[in-house]
Amino acid sequence: MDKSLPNSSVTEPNPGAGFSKAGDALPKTYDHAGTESKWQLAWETQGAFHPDPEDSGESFSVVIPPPNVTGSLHMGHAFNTALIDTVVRFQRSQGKNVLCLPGTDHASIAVQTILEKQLKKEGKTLDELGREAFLNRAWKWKGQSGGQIVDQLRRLGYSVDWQRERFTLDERLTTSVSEAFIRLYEKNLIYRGEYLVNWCPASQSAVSDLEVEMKEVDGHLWHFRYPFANGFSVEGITHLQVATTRPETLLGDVAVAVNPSDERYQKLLGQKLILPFVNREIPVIGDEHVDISFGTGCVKVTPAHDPNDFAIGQRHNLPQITVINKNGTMNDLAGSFQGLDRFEARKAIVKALDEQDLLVKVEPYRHSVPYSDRGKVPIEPLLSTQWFVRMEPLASLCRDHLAKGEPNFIPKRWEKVYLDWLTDIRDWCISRQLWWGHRIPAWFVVSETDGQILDSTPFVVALSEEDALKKARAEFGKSAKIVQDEDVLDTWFSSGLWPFSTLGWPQIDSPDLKRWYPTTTLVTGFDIIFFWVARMTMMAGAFTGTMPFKDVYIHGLVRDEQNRKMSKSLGNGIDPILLIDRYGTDALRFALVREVAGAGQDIRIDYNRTTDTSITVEAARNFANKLWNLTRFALINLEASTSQKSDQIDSTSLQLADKWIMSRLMRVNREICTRYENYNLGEAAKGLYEFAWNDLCDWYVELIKRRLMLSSNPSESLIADQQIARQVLSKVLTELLVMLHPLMPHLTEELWHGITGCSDKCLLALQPWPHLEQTYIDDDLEQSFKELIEVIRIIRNLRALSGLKASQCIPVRLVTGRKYLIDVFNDASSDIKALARANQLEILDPASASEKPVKKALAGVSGDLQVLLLIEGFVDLDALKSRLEKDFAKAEKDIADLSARLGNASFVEKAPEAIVLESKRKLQEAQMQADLTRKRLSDLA
RNA sequence: GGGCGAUUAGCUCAGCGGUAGAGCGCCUGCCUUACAAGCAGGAUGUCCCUGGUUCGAACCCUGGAUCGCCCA
Repeated sequence: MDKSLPNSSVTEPNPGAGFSKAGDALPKTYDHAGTESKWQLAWETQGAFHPDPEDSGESFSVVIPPPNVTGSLHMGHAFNTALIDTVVRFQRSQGKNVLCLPGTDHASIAVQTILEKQLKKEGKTLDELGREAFLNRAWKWKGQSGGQIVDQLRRLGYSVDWQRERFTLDERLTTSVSEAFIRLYEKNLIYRGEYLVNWCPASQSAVSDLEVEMKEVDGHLWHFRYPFANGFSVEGITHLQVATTRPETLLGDVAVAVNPSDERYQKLLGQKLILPFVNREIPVIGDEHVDISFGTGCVKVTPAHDPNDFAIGQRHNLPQITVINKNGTMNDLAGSFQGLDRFEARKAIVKALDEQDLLVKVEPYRHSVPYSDRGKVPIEPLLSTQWFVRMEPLASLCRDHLAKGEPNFIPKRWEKVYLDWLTDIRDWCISRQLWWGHRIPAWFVVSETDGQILDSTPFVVALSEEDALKKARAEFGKSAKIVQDEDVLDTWFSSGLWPFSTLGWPQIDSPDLKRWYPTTTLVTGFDIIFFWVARMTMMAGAFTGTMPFKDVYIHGLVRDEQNRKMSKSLGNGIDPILLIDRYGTDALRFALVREVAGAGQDIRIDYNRTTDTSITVEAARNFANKLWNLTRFALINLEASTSQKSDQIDSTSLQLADKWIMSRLMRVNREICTRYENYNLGEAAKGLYEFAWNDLCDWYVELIKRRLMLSSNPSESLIADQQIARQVLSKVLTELLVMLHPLMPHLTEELWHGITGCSDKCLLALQPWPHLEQTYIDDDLEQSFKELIEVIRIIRNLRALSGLKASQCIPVRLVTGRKYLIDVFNDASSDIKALARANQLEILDPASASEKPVKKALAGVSGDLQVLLLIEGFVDLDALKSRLEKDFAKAEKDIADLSARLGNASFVEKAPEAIVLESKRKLQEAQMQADLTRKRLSDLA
């Protein structure tokens, strides 16, 4: 496949921008800004992430959760992107034919709110402007301001196919939406009807249940009296007392309900009450759902303004009286309160009740109030004719798939959340009284109802006006006149189609659809499982017969330094762009991924708001710089030709350190690959960090420095050995960069070009995962190497204790009874000397050591291993003594613990043999440690 | 009211049956020619409480506390 494009201006070598050839003076710190923009441009102009359906390789596809066009990048996007892109880049390295498809959704309410605000400033109204002019304006706005988020996503180094970028209102996707609507309608899965819906008075549209947020607010409970009609009274009772949090709905009351088993009121059932202000007679009815213990046990019933009352109304066949307009003001049935805003009306009604001596009391009352997510105002339940999707048949399909493990939730526990929502699901109100969005493909045959649109007006559903007219004429005769429904569909209706509408559906022979659908993985936050994940699975189930993705990887939220959810209203968001500017995209990405635990937990980003700094991200930036300098070191020490030869390493010439780092490299290769595959991304990041810093930089590089920097006139064998070290370093570093690439794409791309000398047309982003050479993995060797590191640590510790100067070299004696260790130490004696600053090194078994006793020495003991620093005159005797005493005490405690354990008959009997043997070994070791330490202490005395 | 998650070093978090780990911070030395965004060494814990299971519990089970989220 040829990914190169004619435009080659960005692929010209750019000396000075980063690594080029060894020998150039390279800066000591990594400059992320230049590097990141350079590779973002190179990837995109070379079409690196634009796959062809004809390309070879197993399909791997991901659609990104389309951000809202009105949005700007926040931490949630950065986090989601970091995770998706890590997965996607890794899968590309596995040789798969990877499609990662980006796009945005049109966000009906959000866009319309923005534009209405603009219009208001200009003193215009929607109606004056008209639908067409408004839509022109909206598209213009989208063109100018709507693309911001997309450019910001580019700055994250997102390896998506920008050539396949989609927008939910694209013509193609709009066709998908109409098609989906029509098919659902024809299967009787969409219906139109008058129901109590969640009305948002701010956006003046219906919204779905999911767009309603319940908020606990401090309100009041007003108690007031309704007098009986016709002066009726029983045992002196002349009124019924009701309690409500919403007095303004009083005007729409049609009954007062009591529980039929409530003895207080049984004799009043069927009596009439007089509704104040409007003087309507309303009955006292019995309904089992009334809570006897709440308030007085009497509730006013307002079917047109409360979901519970609506249900009561249906059970008792009560009228529905709407008293509130769609803009939240009181309507003409509200009498003298007409025209008041619903909250003004509340005050006025309470005042008027008080004046009529009908107000009994007011209590402070904390209760849940439904708020519109978008509009940020209380929802008004309102009777209204809307379009609904029948959810149960679709949900049932999804439940069947889930029973077969489709889709596969990671982590598993989110499956239950998803399933619970799909069970006892309510129908979905999909129509919105807005203009920006997909207009509902339904046309009313107005000629049947005198040119008016009534609930009874028949309608036809079709892909186009032309088709609609045909259908209407066929059914209602040649003179049929049609008018399209004014409303648009819920944005999530189109988002629900996203995994297949973006790939060409409903054209089922679309090459992209055939190649990449169903998609492989969906990566998203748990907060949109219902909004998006469930809607996608339902739509996919209905239209494609499969689930739209195999895996769903659910991640948590990014929380602020005080562990709060980041939100606009709190103003506690952390701007990822600021962090990118300061620390680099790769640092931010690495920091975010590294924080991820296995279980889809929320992550927290520390942030200092006065300095705009983050310690977490800074640590990742430091890691990036470490890699930069590691590569700088390698380039200074490698010859240009080394990298080509690194795959022909002569394994028989490897030294201990070489074998060790190769064993570590291959082990890491195997582990990290598994972690990436299983979405253990945080673990992958941590593993690579440790390998790069602790194994490679701290030990291997330090160990080979002497082999790399030869004195003048070196022997041939030294030159040959230098070559080995170069080859190994080159190989390890190169493969490390490939493995790190999914996490830190820009930096690794830059360094990889530096180390391999490849041209800019050859991209690390398209390189395969390093070949796993299992034969290098050697458990025993790694274990021995651990001992070697331990010895060097002990020597360094003793040196630090005694206050030896770094430059002071001293003779060292190592004593151990373990034959293999003696061999390892002999093999590595020059390494030990160099890293521990020893000028002489004796490696003895206990017998030879006792033949050559030393009087005074700095001593450390680890198990049977004694480390002696042979120097005259201790610099700090007390420090050494207290150290040895501490070691002794520890050994004694270990002996006590282990003997107690081994003395326990049931432990020896029941514990696995390996554990028992291990305990015995540890006991022996502790005893040896105690003996030797005691001896050293007595030598000191 | 139902459900889910969290509680481990000063801070952020790993570990999920076999004698407690990392990063940051802290202390002591170092400008050792890749890196002071660094190097070497060091200190630091009733693993929230309570019972229980087990030879053995930070880890499994009871009950509870605190914090957070979702659904009604």
